[in-house]
Amino acid sequence: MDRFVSHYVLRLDAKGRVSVPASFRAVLARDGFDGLYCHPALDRPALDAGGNALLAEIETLISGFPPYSEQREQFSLALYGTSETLKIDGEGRVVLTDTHKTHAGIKDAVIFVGLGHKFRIWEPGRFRAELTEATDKVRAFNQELGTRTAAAKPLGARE
Amino acid sequence: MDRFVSHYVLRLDAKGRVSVPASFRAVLARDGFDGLYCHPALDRPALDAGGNALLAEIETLISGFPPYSEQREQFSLALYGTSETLKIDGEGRVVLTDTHKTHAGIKDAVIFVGLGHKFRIWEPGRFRAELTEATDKVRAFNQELGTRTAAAKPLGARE
DNA sequence: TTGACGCCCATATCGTCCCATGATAGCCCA
DNA sequence: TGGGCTATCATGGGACGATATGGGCGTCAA
Repeated sequence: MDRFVSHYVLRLDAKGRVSVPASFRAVLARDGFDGLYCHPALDRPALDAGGNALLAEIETLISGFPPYSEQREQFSLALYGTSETLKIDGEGRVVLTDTHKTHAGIKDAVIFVGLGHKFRIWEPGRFRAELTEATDKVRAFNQELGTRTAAAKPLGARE
Repeated sequence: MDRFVSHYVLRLDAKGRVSVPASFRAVLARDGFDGLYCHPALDRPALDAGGNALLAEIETLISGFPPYSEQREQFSLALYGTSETLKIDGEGRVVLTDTHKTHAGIKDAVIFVGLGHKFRIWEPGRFRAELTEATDKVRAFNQELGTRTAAAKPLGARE
């Protein structure tokens, strides 16, 4: 398996450490990234994390702007400047920074959610709220889609 | 890791010395640059710093202008003329020049912000303002992008 | 001579590594 | 098929080392 899938609830210990799910660690190892690249999600109280695949995505986005352009500066700042490369200890744990924990509202537990090439880290309560909202939207979208194009391919089909 | 990522708050001591974050020093060492190349950012109250990768970027920028052109002269002056190569002492510290500190409004603390191939040095208060602004703009840009392309991709599709 | 700078050493805190324990799930064997 | 065993994983805590930071001293130059 070379993608982050499924979700896991893990707890922080007294030192603020939290285990990265073993299956996610396996994906990172295959990806060849030593550590865990992590930055606040742009428009939600969560953290995006991953390895080289995530880093490459960010780099592609940024390199699409010319050097010294205003947009490049701002994307670099917002993405690189707020990101961290966390070390994974011998037991597969990381320590989130205070800034990141504050951004996501994380206290003593987190939920890791696989998103394919990267994964997201949430405070469990906030994730449930987000999931409810997303499910509603998908349902509404699906119904709308079904009404308009009944014969089209179903949701969840990938190109 | 061969990029400058994350950000660190460091304090200047009574002698005006400030530690370069260990992870940044590691990148500089890998880059093969002895010391720290540093110049005022073109249009911000901050300092750009780095090693050979930064020098190469500057060289590329300047060589893009015709020899003896007005723009080339001006960029050479603004970038080369105001830059310093700072020595890094045995403990990994540098001393910023007064000119540079004035430009960035630095007094007794700085923030080192990784931007990939280089990093930026800010007075902490100014950095927070800049980061807020950049994050807002990137978020707006992202939403605009999402709105425009929403019809092209089904929900759940991955980029 | 005096101030700036480079070099050396001291120290406290934080991070990292190492070892131990408990729980769980999968496997093997009867 | 059921029960026990073992490997994997999450979790806890202590020890050591790296890092950030502070200060002293000699040297060089104005």
